[in-house]
Amino acid sequence: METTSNSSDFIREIVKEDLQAGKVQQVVTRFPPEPNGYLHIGHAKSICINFEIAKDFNGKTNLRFDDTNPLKEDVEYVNAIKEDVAWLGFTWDGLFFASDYFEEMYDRAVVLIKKGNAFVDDLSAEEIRQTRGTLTEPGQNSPFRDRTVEENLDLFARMRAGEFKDGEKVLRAKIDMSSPNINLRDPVIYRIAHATHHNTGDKWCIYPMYAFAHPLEDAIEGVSHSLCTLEFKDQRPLYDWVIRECEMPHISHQYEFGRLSLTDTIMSKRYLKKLVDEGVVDGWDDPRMPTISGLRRRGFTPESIRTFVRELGVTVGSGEVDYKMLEHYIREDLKLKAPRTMGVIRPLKVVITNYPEDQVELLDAEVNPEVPEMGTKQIPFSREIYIEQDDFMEVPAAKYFRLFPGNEVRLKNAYFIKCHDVVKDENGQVVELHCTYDVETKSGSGFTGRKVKGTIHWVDAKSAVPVEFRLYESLLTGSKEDGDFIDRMNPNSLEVVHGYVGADLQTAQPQDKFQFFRHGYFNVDPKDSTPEHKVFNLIVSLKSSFQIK
RNA sequence: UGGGGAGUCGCCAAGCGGUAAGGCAACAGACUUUGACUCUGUCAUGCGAAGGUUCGAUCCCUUCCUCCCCAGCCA
Repeated sequence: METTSNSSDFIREIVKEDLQAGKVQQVVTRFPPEPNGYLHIGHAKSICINFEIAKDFNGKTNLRFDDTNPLKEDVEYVNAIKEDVAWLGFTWDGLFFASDYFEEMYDRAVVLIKKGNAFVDDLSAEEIRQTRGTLTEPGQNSPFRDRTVEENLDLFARMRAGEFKDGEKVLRAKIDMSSPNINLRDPVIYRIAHATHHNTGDKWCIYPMYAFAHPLEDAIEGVSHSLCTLEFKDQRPLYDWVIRECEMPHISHQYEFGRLSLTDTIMSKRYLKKLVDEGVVDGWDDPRMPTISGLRRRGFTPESIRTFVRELGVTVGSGEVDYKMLEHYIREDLKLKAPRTMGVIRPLKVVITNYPEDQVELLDAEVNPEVPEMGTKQIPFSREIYIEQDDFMEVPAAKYFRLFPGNEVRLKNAYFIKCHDVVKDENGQVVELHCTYDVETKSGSGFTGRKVKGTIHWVDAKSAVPVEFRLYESLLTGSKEDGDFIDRMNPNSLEVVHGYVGADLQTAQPQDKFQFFRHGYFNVDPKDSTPEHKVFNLIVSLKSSFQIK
C-alpha cells in the first residue's frame, strides 16, 4: 500500500513559483550518481525527490552518471545503479554520462582561459594546499596566476595532448584567494590523470573536477532545478560562477536538502565498500547492507521505500531517522500483500498421543485473514508436529499462556492440544512433548465449549520442508558516542538457523515474500536459495508486546 | 576561529503574528484462531536560552548557546 501525500515542501514551493513567474518553462531534474559504488537508502531519498518532484510538475528527469574520475569508477557500478533506479520504480527520460560532455567541457574551459578566468598552475598538490590559507586566513595567489592567455591556452592544450605527467599541472579557476568561502579560492577545475576511463577509454588524460563539470552538465541538459544535498551549499556560488563565466545558454539553479541518516546504519559509500572488499559481508547485496540491492535481497519492496521517503519529507534539517520508521512502512506494505503461512524456526517435536497413527488430514487455512480475496489453502496435519521451542515452558513464566504441562492451547488452524509429558535427553534438555488433542475443537467447527488463551503455530512433521532461516539485526550497535563504525559492528547481525516450513512453501520462488505467523515477514533469498534448499531472509519481525521476564 | 546551514515531543515533521497538525516510537485499554493487525485513549501551558516589539510571538528584532558542513589534483 502506497500513500499519496499532497503535502508540499520548500523545493516544490520554489518550483511552483518559478513556473508561475515564467522563470522556468519545463521542469527538468536529474539524479547524478558517481558510478563508484552501489546505491543505498540515502540515494533512494535523492532519487525519489528528483523523480517525484519532476513528475508532480509534468517535468522530466535524467539519469546522469557523474563519471569524471576514472580512478574510482567502473561499469559494474553503472549497471547496478541502472538496475536499482528501475527497480525503485522510476523511468528516466534521458540516460547520460558526464563523459559525453568532455569535449564541450574542454571548450568551455578554453572560454574561461580566453577571458582570463582560468590559468594553468605548476604548483604541486602540496603547494596548492599550503597556499590555500585556512578557515581564518586568506590564501596566497599562485606565482603562475598571471600567465598570459596565450601561454595558458598553449599549456592547457599540451595538458590534453599528454605532454605532462599526473600532478604536474592543473587548470585553476581564477576567482579570489581571499574569499571567506574556501571553494572560491581559485579551485582546481582540471587535473591530469593518465587513466583509462570506463566510457572514453584512453581518449583523455585530463579530467574535469566536480565543481566545474557538474554545473556544465546541468546546463547542457537544460536542468531547471539541480537538487543536491546540504554539504554542497557552499558550492552554490561556484556553481553559478561556472555557468555564468562559461557563458552557458541555459542557466540551472542548485537547491539543497538534508541528506538521510538512519540509526544503526552505515551510510558511507567508502565504508560500505570496505565491508565488501574485506568480505565482512556477502557483497553489496548482503541483506544487512543499506544498499538498494541489499534491501531488495532482504525483501523490502520499492513501494515501502518510496512511501518511507515520502513521509520523511524534504527539509534542510540533518537529523537521524529511527530505523523503526522504515520497518513500519515495510510491515504496512506487506501486511496486505504477503500470504500467511507457518514456519518453525527452532523446532520442538510434539507427539499427539491420541491421534490415529497413520492418519493425515487436510485442514483449511486462509491465505491472508486480512484479505479474504486471497482465498484459502489446505495444510496437512498428523500425529507428529513441530512447534516453536519458545512456545513451551516446563515452568511457565508470569502471564505465559502458551504450552506448559497441563495447559491447553490452540494449534493455529487445527485443534486444541494439552501437554501431558515432557521428554528430556540425558542433559535434561526438553526434546519432545507428548500431548493429546480434542477432536471437537477442530478449527472452523464453531466449537465454543471452552476457550484457551494462546494460539501457537506448528508444522506437520511428516510433510515439513527443512529450510534455512537467516535472522538479521542491524550492522551497527550503540550510538555515535560509542565510537567509530569499526567499534560498533554488531557481532549478531546475522544468525543462521535451521527449521521447517509447511509443504505449501515447497514451490516458493526467489523473492517471494511471506508472513510466518507470529514471527515476521520473510523473503526467499534469490542468491543462495535452491529448490532443494530454501533460504528465508528475515525482512522484519512482527511487533510484540510480550516479553518473558 | 572565517564562511555556510540548522535548532518545534525520544525520532521525523507541519506551522509563515491570533493562541502547538500528522507519522514513528512508547504507554494504557478493547478486540483477537498471529501476545500481530485493528480500534480507543495518553503522550510539547511548550517551540535552544535570555531580553525586546506587540492587545497578542514558535513565527518580528537583539544578544547569547548548541549541533552540522567547508581548508581533495573526491563527488
